[in-house]
Amino acid sequence: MSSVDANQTKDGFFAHVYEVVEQIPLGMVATYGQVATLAGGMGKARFVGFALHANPRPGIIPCHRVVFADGSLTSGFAFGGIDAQRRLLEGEGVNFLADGRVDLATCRWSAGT
DNA sequence: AATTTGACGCTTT
DNA sequence: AAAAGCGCCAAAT
Repeated sequence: MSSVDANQTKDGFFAHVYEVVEQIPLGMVATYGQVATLAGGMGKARFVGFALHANPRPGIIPCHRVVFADGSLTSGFAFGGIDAQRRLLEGEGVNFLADGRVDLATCRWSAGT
């Protein structure tokens, strides 16, 4: 055992991802790349997806608030369908574009807001 | 122990 | 403007 806590060293980057995603306020969305960057891993955007799919905290981590860099939602097999996710975000107050994309221009979350 | 895959993002053709 | 490929690095098999 090192001086570090044996309680936190196991997740590393993933833990940061969960932290960041949990910080996303309602009515806002963040992109995988953005979360990855905030989590301290610029370029590890894919792991953000992995981390969210792992979903260690169902109900706590609003994975549906995390979208692609261009505002599109996850490939369809997640959440039970993009339409379901879109519905959810709309219910939270997120605006959508006619293309079926999240209006990042209005709902893009920033750290510290 | 090594190889393959992976909720992505960006650059290049 | 659109499509394809490459890159990141860790986890799962």
